[in-house]
Amino acid sequence: MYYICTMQLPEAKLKFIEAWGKLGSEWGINRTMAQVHALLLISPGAMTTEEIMEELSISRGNANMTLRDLIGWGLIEKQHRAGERKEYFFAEKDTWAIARQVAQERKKRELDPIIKLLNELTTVEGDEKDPEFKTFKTSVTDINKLAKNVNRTLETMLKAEESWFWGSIFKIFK
Amino acid sequence: MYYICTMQLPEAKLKFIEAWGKLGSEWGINRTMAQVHALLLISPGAMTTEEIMEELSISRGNANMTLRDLIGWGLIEKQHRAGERKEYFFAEKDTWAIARQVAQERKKRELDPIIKLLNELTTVEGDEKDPEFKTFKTSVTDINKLAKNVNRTLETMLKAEESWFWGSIFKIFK
DNA sequence: ATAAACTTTCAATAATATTTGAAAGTTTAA
DNA sequence: TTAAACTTTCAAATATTATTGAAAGTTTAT
Repeated sequence: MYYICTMQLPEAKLKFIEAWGKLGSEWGINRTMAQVHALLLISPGAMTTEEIMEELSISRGNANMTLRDLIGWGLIEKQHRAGERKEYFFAEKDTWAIARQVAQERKKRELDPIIKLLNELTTVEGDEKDPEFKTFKTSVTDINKLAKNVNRTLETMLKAEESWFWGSIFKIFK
Repeated sequence: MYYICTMQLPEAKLKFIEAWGKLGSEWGINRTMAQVHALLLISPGAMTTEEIMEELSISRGNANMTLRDLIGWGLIEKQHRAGERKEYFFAEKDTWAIARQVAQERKKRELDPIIKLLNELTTVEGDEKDPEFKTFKTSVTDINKLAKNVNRTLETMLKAEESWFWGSIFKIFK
């Protein structure tokens, strides 16, 4: 006699946490940070540092710093419970809000500085006849144009709290 | 007497290469790979391995592997010159094409596999009364939904060779 | 077939990023 | 004020990733 073998919850949780961690590290986000986020995403209640350390087998220091970073990214929040000293952590569960939060942070940390630099670099002066100079200027100007357009698009997207526009593009029906 | 001091080409080139490298490493792309790409982007002509090694002070092995990777990403191409043994490399200079190429590669390498996993994970079976199970299923299903919508959007974007739609969104006028 | 010109490989090394854990710091209740 | 409960810090250790360079491999002209 055979049983159809579907995946069980503990295995599924592990796989999800692992995959989220890998994805994070491929996108320049610390693997542990992504894993802690994944863990809180699939946890019904808020968790203590202790529980997180236990579940992911990480040290206290690591857990603490990672949780602090996640709060800095606006992806998780602290919860205080009356009569308890311990801090509880829980994640924002709305995927659209998560995406927006991440986009906002990376824009601030990376896009804004590079646009500032590109603006500076487009002012470089030189001989218009020099191919070196011409190619440099053209490339930098083009990238600057793209960066600014991405920037504008992100701003629109981030500003629109309830965006029929992006909603219709991404077909997200809450 | 004072001179208004604008940036000169060699300094500007250095800064651009450095910034592009940093940006790359923040997004999970090898810093050297991004720098070689930057160098070819601002070079009017194709360059040999030798010249690239020299300009960026990197080893032969590193240059070779990096160039191979960049070809794999579809960001640069080889050029053969009649009567010469050396290989010359040059970069695609159209920023929109670069963006599309990168999007395509990352979709293939990262989005596609994660969608596959998420599809699997949504089939997990368990007790609908169990909050652990419910939260897991809801979170994974929501993320899957977002991933699929991003996927669909990317496919549309990548398919449209000359897209009035994305063109109008990003306001790119070639 | 040979050798020069060039490219590729990969084990060793170096650089970078992450993690640990014990000590120091902080807060709260009594 | 004290001490227990909890959080934070950071130097050292570990793990990961990138780079080197010499040797092996390949191609082409003669």
